[in-house]
Amino acid sequence: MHALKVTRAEDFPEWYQAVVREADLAELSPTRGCMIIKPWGYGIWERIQGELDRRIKESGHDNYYFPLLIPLGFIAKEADHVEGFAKEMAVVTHHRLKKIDGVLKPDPEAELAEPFIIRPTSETIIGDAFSRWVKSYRDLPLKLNQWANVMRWEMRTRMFLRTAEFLWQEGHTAHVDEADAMAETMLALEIYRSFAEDFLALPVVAGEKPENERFPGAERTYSIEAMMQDGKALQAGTSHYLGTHFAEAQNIRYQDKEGAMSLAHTTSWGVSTRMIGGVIMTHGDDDGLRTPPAIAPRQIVIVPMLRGKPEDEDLKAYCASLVAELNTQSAFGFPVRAYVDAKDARPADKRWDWVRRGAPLVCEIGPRDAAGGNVTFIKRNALREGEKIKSHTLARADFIAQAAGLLEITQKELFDEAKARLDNNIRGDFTTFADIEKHYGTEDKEGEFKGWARVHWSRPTGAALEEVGTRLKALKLTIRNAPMAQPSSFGTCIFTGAPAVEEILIARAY
RNA sequence: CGGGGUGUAGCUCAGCCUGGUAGAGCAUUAGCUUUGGGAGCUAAGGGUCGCGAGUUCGAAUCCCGCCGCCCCGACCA
Repeated sequence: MHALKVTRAEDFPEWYQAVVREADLAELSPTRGCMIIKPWGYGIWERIQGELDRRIKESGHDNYYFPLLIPLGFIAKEADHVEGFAKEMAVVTHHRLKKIDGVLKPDPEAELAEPFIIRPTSETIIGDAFSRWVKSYRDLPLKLNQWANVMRWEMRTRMFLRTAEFLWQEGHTAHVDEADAMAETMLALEIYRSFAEDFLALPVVAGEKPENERFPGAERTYSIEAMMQDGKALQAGTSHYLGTHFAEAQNIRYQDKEGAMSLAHTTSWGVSTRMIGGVIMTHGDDDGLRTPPAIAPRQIVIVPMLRGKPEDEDLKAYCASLVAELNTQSAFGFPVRAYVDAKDARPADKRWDWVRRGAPLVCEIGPRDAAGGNVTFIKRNALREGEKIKSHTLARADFIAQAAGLLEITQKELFDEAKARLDNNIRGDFTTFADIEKHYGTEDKEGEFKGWARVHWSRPTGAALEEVGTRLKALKLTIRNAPMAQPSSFGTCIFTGAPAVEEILIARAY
């Protein structure tokens, strides 16, 4: 008997929805395609924000903030960029409402001369500022970041994975030349890779996107890709070298040491609330989410087994002092976050609430534990032994001494489990496209686990690449990226038969 | 935006075919019992049946339109 009604094996998409709901992460809002992110979900985002912000600043970037609304004309400045985003833009056209025949409507008299778009990303309005801020080589590099919400009018939305409005961080930088801008692009990618792995326990493959998967307006796009439990890939972060495209479009020029005018080279990079979807699909199980301890808003939850009797007071005192001591410990370099759930609800209900939310350690303290000076707890990532719940008991002092270690071990176990899944499910033995068709073209049921393929290719471009895309699409596949770690020699391209120059990852994707 | 499904109590759903005063389980509230682990009994509260127009004496049910959600596709850093 699992805590969720649907299991991963029965129906993975349905299971995903169930986790979002049952772990109390988020719910749909009356606003189409937009989420209400609830405290447990937002708390996870705050942990992500806090740590990523620290790493971004540590690597030499400062935060700033640009407006939500961008003048419509700005978006038109870079051709590929418009092309990429025009179809999913929300537009603000009026500045006043008026009651017309008893119905509130945009006042026809109050139409804006120039509409605004709600930012889908901020390259254009930030580029405009950069053109004013960058005058001399002394102003470079300019390394900035903003935390913001953005909106893209998506046709099909899914909680956390693709919502119309989402929260993210967008870094924007300007540099004297390609070498410096590329170093920045790779720096951001490496921040994302290490952050995902260390902090979210999310093993990823960092690599370069093929030409047809690039950000609109980018010269080169890099991504980190994570493997979900259904074998699909999730792009969990991107970093773009924009070349001088935006600099040309927006006149970001500087005077070099010799006095000559040069175009700046820019970058942009971002991760979003989508990462939480990746955490769910990587670490969730049939009892809900298993929240990695580093991002769990509450790492140790204590459920007192209150029974409405006089000894309840002693029990509460015991739990309160336990929390106080646990909070003096530190894990992952931060104070431990322990919490007593003193809500007036049945203990068993509270226990299952925290199991579904995925609090890493859930302690159930009864009068006998208090009297005997013990702590009984369950370790969420290893909840069951067979069908039965596995609980552990330690002397209070031992539990306190070991708590931080247990959290750190849990983090490692979650990572190792996901890392093994990733490593064991990237097949490198496909040498022809027919092999790919055989593996991905036949399936017993929808959503069957197929994993990824790592194949050699000759990096075709233009029409030849388009044809590759079409052949892959027939199998619902896409090229995810060309991993950074490449061998020294290559076989033949599985698409063209020409000598290969690179290895790429192929997978179904979110 | 195309195909399919779906929308009835907070949640999961029955009722619709064959029109006749709105149902169940869980949850909630109250009381009693129970107390080393997802409790039991009793009672109570809770619904403009997604929205709008139509057929009809009468519509959750039939017809038409619209909207949301879910799945597949298209699209998508």
